[in-house]
Amino acid sequence: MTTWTVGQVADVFGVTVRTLHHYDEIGLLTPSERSRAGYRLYTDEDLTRLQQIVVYRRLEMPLEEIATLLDNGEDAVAHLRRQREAVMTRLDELTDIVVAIDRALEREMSNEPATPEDLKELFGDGFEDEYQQEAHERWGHTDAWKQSAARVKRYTKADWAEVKAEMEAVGAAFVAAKRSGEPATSEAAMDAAEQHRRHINDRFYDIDHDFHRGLADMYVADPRFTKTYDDQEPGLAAYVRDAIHANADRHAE
Amino acid sequence: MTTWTVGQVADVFGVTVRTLHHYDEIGLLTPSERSRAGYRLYTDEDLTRLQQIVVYRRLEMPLEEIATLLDNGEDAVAHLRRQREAVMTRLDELTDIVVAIDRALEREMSNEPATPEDLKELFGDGFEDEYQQEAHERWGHTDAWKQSAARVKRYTKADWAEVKAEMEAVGAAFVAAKRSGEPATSEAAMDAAEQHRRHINDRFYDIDHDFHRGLADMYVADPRFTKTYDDQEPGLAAYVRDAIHANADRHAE
DNA sequence: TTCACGCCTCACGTCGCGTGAGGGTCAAGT
DNA sequence: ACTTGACCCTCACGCGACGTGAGGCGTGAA
Repeated sequence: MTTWTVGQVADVFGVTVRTLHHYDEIGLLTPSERSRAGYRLYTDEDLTRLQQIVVYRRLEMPLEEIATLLDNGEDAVAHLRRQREAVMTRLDELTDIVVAIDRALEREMSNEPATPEDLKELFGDGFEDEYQQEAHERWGHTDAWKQSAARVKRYTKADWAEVKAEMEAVGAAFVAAKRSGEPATSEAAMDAAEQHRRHINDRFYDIDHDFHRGLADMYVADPRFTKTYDDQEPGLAAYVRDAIHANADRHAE
Repeated sequence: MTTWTVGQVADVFGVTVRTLHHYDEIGLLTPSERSRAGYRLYTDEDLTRLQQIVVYRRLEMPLEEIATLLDNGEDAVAHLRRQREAVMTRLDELTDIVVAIDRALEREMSNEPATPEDLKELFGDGFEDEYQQEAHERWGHTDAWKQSAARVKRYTKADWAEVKAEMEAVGAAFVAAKRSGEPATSEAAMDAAEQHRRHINDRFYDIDHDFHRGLADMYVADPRFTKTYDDQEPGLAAYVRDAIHANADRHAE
């Protein structure tokens, strides 16, 4: 018995019969013989080829590529190199994913607050740098600061992601209003301002419209604040300030 | 403007519009609103959900599983654990694959010799340390050394791996013979000795039975050699020496 | 002869979208 | 007011590597 049937081959190589049928269909591995009854009969040579195929398949190589590789084995080295590259990239991705899962697990299991590293990852560097300290010195004694600090330190990474999304949404709202030519006193701009106020109110500290005015004025006074806004859209900081004042006016009535 | 259209969402989250359509089709992420014209409008909440989806997708989690996970978020931990398991298994597979590729590559272009780092990796540290230098001073002038050096410097990493395997096989043969109570003059022990001689002959330098005797005596004379053998099995070094002599006697007849 | 099991050939289903086709919508410019 | 061009919509088929029956023939042992 020097040939094998599909079932035998499948068992030995850990593939399914259907897979062998498929390889036959697409011409990747056509058994050298058939019995009178039409049974596929695989020879030693066929098995050697299948062996190769199985190995390459484990590399997630598409069947078509395997075919070309096996049929003109000349540039096997090039193929292998590319495959190695691909697998290594995939490996890196997977390790990243494991790290991500671990973080998710930790947070899931113990509502652990986000670490400074997490924040850096979300907001980029410079988030918790000198400015944070300066802000602490300037505002640390206020109730708003204390309230904000108390809330913020319980925020998980997921919470921060939401915060970030909200911040970006607000920013986008201002940009959209301004770009569409609406004045700072327009509905759209005032709505964005109100969104901004609510964001701070919900996420950081109680803020009424008057306090919001103060914040707005500070935004244009401090060049670092101005920059974050104006980098998105020139003149945005002033626009935001005006919108906030308009919004406060609207709510004062 | 507190909602977004497909294109905007797609840009921000790095997915395609078609993907969003698909998620809508299968009910994984149905936008909360539609414009009069039928445009999909995504709210903040929708985006938060999409955020989650994107993360889970990177873990290669099937969309259906993501859906159940997001919809009854209670056993997210279990899901995460299973995913972790899956990813780790895949990781192991991939590292195996990289090893396989490397071997294939080396065999494919079997000309590049192994680097010292390769050797360290195979044989551990101390392989190319002081002893190597001492050996060079003691034996460097001999023909055997020169022949060995000439051969060895062309060995590829794959070659070295084979060499190591052969060395371990020989060692195992000696250990097996000794443990089963066979004397050093037994067939089994002598066969192991002959295996040892052939290994050196094939891999390093021409070695006849007389030279082999000398080597055997050196093994027990030099405590560093003795150690490598006796660490495997007490008294092995002496046993090996006796077996080698017995084997040489056998071939002298 | 019967039985269980293995083999065959269609042929449709799956998953996560890609890729048009054919047509409406919307803000901007002429 | 009209046209452009960039969006958006809904079908609906395609892909890659098989899974999963359905319906039927082959084969070796009881």
